[in-house]
Amino acid sequence: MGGKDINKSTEEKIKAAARTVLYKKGFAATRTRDIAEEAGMNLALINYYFRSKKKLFEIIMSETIAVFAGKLMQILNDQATSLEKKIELIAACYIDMFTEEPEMPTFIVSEIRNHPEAMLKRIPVKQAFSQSYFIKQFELAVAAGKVTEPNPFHFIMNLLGLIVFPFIGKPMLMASAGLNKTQFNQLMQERKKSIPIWIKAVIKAT
Amino acid sequence: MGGKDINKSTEEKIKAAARTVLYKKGFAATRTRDIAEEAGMNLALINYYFRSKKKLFEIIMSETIAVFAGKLMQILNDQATSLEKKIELIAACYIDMFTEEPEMPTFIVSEIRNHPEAMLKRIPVKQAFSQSYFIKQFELAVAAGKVTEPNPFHFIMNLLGLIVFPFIGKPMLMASAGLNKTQFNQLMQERKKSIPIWIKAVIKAT
DNA sequence: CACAAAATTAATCATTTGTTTAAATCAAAT
DNA sequence: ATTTGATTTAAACAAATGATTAATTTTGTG
Repeated sequence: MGGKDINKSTEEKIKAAARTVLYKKGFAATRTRDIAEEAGMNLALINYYFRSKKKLFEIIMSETIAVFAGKLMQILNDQATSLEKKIELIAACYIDMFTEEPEMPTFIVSEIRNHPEAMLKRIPVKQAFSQSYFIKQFELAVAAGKVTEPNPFHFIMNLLGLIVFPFIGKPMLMASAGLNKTQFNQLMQERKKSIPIWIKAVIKAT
Repeated sequence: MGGKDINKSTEEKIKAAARTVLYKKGFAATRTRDIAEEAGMNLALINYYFRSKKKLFEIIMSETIAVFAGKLMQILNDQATSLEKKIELIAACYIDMFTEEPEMPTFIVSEIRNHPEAMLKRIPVKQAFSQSYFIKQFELAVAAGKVTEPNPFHFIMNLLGLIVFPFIGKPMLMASAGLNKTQFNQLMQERKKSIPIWIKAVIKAT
């Protein structure tokens, strides 16, 4: 039998190439030939290993959402960390993640727009969030008068907005600020420390 | 000669249909037949009035960026309003804009990703922002010790992040929070008042 | 009305694109 | 070395898609 272990190599190469191209251009704008070229492999191998463009996309998407949402849920559900520590962990974790994979946030947002039902059923977002340990902590903090805005969704929108938006608006922001990539990443590193401070100020604002 | 004034009607109908479909699906996923169907008109009329799919897209995109960035620049350059008033105006203006056109932010972000050079040269973002009256006001406030973070780009990223992100992450946020459209819009209305308060707290945070 | 220009339509074209096929190549086992 | 099955390749196919064409209808004008 053929190299069933060596396959891994080309199968993984195609997946890596697909991730690169899909992250940059999205599903609709990506041609199977783009992926083959990026991988340096024959076009037919995509269908040989993954049956169809759509199937390959769904694998990439599932893994991406799993990484993105999984890490968030893991931090939100950690019973050993305070609310304040969670803010710091989330900021650091996601700024590092998106600095390494800058196209990931826009990819997620764009593709969820184009296939909302299909994408969202991939993760049981609802119960995962509303039943998280974070929610309990947040409600306790509200009851103790340590948090002025009682709606946890405002909190999560604020935190994610401060973290994610700069990566999503990166091209516009870099152009208007006249920044290069290094300067942009420098700003993001600053935000790792600033966002927890800012969010704590927001939490106590009246 | 034919109804040169009546044309307006069908030409505008096509543009409106194109805007609807393009906002929802993006350039690459939109078929000219989708636009024709949405407009209830013959497919060939798209090329008759707009030469090509790309030309039609560019018109929609230009108008969209003009509205989006134009309004921002107008507020930032108003010499009659204080820094604090500008925050309130921007929050109110954009939350209303995106409540009416919920697909606009994701459309802008997605398409700038796919054609960064072409889109960004459409507006002279750089000088417009760095030479704005807002920058002067901001530097004055920093000098007067009223603002702790001296980099105005952090300020604008924070403000836009708080305003825009919920609309971009809407599908995920609605799913995780278990919200319907009305409840989501209600949250956005709350943010119109809260964001200025939050931003002022951020500005003074140490 | 009659005519000309403009607008609209149905049909068709040429290209792109996802997928398949059949042959060729490769790797391991006997 | 031969055989067998997996892998890879070049070629081709069928459907989708942006665009065009030629004919038809509509509209405004003298």
